[in-house]
Formats: sequence, structure tokens, C-alpha cells
Amino acid sequence: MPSPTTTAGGAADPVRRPAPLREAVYEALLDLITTRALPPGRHLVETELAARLGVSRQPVREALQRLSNEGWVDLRPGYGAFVHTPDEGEAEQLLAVRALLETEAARLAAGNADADDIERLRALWLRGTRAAEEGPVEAAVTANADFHRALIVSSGNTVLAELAAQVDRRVRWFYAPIARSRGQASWDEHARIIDAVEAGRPDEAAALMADHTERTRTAYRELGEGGDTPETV
Amino acid sequence: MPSPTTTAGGAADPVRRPAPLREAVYEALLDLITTRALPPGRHLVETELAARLGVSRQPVREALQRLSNEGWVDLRPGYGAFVHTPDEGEAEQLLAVRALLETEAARLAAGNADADDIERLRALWLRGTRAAEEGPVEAAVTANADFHRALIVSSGNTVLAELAAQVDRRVRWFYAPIARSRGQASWDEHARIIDAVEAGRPDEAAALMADHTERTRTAYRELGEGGDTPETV
DNA sequence: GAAAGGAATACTGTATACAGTAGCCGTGTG
DNA sequence: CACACGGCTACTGTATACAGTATTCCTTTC
Repeated sequence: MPSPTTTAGGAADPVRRPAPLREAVYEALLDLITTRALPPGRHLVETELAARLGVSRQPVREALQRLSNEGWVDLRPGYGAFVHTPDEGEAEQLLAVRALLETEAARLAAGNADADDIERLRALWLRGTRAAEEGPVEAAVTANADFHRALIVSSGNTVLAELAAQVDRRVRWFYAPIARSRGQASWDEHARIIDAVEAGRPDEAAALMADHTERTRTAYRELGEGGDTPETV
Repeated sequence: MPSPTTTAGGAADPVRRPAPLREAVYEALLDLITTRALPPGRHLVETELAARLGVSRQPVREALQRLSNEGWVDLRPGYGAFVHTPDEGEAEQLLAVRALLETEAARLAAGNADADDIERLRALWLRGTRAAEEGPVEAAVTANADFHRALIVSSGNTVLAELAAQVDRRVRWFYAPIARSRGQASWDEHARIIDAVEAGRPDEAAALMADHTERTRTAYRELGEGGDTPETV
């Protein structure tokens, strides 16, 4: 590494204090979208959102741009921004990609994770398994996401991690209306994955993860067919 | 599909006529970056770019946002935008992800591609193999990119295609200074992949693609070590 | 002479204002 | 009564103006 920014930066500040408004707006809009307060297909009027959030149109525009790049909204030039309406089969595609990325992440993690990574995973597992048996559904879903994210980071591949994070968020959006966690069984599978990673067995870790994501996929597919599909437009 | 836009739209316009400035600015900046006219680490001053392109700061900002999301520039809040400087090992990570995505794409294509897809791939192959033996290096690189993109689209998974497109562009950026094509051997491999896809043999197509991307990876690694690495900062 | 502090500077972040255009409704006509 | 034309409305796209902040260089002091 080069030199530490001339005058010794000390510890990196965890978060920029005067957080850019576009960040706050982005978070707010993402929350409104994922909670379905802004339903798919909804026309997002810039002035309206700006007034609602108490800022000018500029930060709103920038946030919408970012949301567009990440697939949350569709931007029709000259007309406006609309909350993305999932295509038929898009959930299936997302789940397929997610399975692919996470399986590879597990394989890499088995060859890369150090003691700290393992410790972190075990801690998250403990929290998740508790949330699954007693806490609210929301907490369990969050814990599940945190666990998967930590595992992907342990792979050591930053590019893979960024892509997987994007995909994972969109997958969770589909799950939101179902609001269900596969529960204890899922966390048993997580535990076996950690073991394989810790033991340094890439193929086993990958196989377990492939199996795990496939089960999740099946669970979603059944719920999607039985219950209400997100959209038919 | 619904109704054809009331008054019969006829053929969909290939490109929006009053193209948003941000698009043009985005393209222009991307070109400047990929051609190294704006080298890694360069501080991108908004007013400067705006003056250079004859527009205001607004479209420039929006283009920079998008470039940031796609990993081309780093945005330091309160300070500005900088052309992304590749980390040590980032090329390796990108190539690994690319191999993963394209291998899966080949597998899916083998189970999804129709006659039109095959025809398109063969046409691109013909163009590419000609470019490789006679045309300029640039044409061969473009043909290669086109072929890979077409194959990924043939997989039928849009999400996968979008992700792969992003990764592929960044990979090509690394290749740009090397400005080399693996030539005829690479196109022989492409031909075999098409055959496997057409025959509907997923595993064979995947294996061939894995092999193909691995060779490309090796070629890059050797060139990277022997020649000049993109950056040392 | 080196280090610490402060002021100047230049850039980003945000807000406001103006222009252009796409969609929509009412009116008129066949 | 259906259809086409014209004006209207509302929104986006772009430009300009102002405020806040990080950086840098100069000055001062030990």
C-alpha cells in the first residue's frame, strides 16, 4: 500500500458526517419501494418526492438515477421514473443468478476464510438461529441476509460481493410480501456450510450452498404459485 | 401484450431522438476513460468536463453517478470524482466472475437457444474469425465482445446478461492497453461452443466455456506480468 | 529549520429558475 | 356518434446561482 494520505488519517471515520442528501433520499426511496408503500408501476414525480422528503429535486434525481441503475425503477426519458414492475420469470432469473454467485462464493470462502471470518459467521449464525425460533419474522429475514453477505465477503472477491449484494437485495424484495423464513432447517444448513468453509473443503461448501439456495428457490416457487404472485400487470 | 399505443406506433423507434444529454455525456466520458485519455486516479472536475463538452454541470453529475455505480469512477463525497484505480488483484477477481457468469450462460444457452440465436452466433463467428486474421486488432476485440454478448443473451436470463455486460466491459478496459487478441485459436474455441449449444449439450457447452475463459485468463496473466501492469499508482 | 495553525481557494452539494416536450382533454367536424 | 385536430397542463431536462466544506499554501512560532 502507498502512503497513508500524507498526514496520517488515523482510524477511518465509520460514516461521513455530513452525509450527502442523495444518500438519505436513496435509502428513503428504497425503503418506500421495498415496503410496497410505492407499489410497482407507480409514477414517481420528482417534485412530489422532493416535497415529501423536504429537499429539492436535485438529490431526488440523483437517487432515482442510482435506483434505476440497480433495477429498482425504470427511467423513461422525457416521461419520468416508474417503480419497476417485475417481469414474469424475473424472480426465477434472479434466484438462478443468486444461486450461482453464492455457490461460487462458498467455494472461494472455503479456500480463503481466516479465523476472524469463521468467528464472525458463527456469531451471525447464533443470532440468526435465535431470531428464527423466537424473534419476529423481520429479524430472521435480516439475520439471514447478514449471514449470506458475511459469507460472500469471506470469499475475498470484492467484485463478486458487490454483484451478489445487488442481486440479493432484489431477491429479498420478492420475498417481502411473502414475509416468511424457512426457519430452523435453513440455519442447520448454514451451520454445515460454515463447517465446510472452516475445514477448507471448497467443493463441499459449494455443493452445500447450491443445495441450500435450491431449497430456498423451491420454497419460493411453491409460495409464489400457491399465494399471490407479485404482479400480473 | 396490450394495445399498440392507440394510434399504431409502427416500428419502435430505435433510439430516442432528443437523446438525453446525460446519455451523451456518459458515453463521452466512458470513451475518454477506456481510451486512457482520462487516466486512473485523475480528478474529474465537474466544471471542467462541463466546459469541455459544452453542457452544464447537471448532466455531467448524472453521468458521473452512473459511472460510479458501474465501478468506473470513485465518488468521494465532498471532494469529487476520480477515475477508478484498479486494485491489485481486481483484474483477477473480475476475470473470475466473468468466467463464472459466462460458463453458466453457455450452459443455459444450450438449453434455451433457438434457430435464430444459432444463426446469429454463426454470423458473428464468421465476422470475428475474419477480423482476427486480417482486420485491425480493434475490430477483432469488438467482434469478440459482440460474440460473447450474443451468447449470453441466448441464455434467456436477462439478469445474468446485464451483470455479465457490466463485468465484461470492465474486463475489456484492462485488456485495452495490452491491445491483443488471442486470435484464431480463440475463435476455434468459439466454434466448438456454438456446436455444443446447438446440439443442446449444457454440460459440454459449460465446460468448453470454462476452458475458454480460463485460457483467456491465463493469457492476460502472462501479459500482465511480462508487460506493464495497468497501474502501480 | 520544522511543525502547527489559519486564511484563501476551489470544488462539490444544494436550491431555484427557465425551457422544451410528452401526454391529455375539450372542441369541432365528418 | 366516431374521429381528428388544437390548445392546455404538468412534468422532465437543463442551466444558473448560492452556500458549505475539504484542501492547500502561506505565515507564524518554537
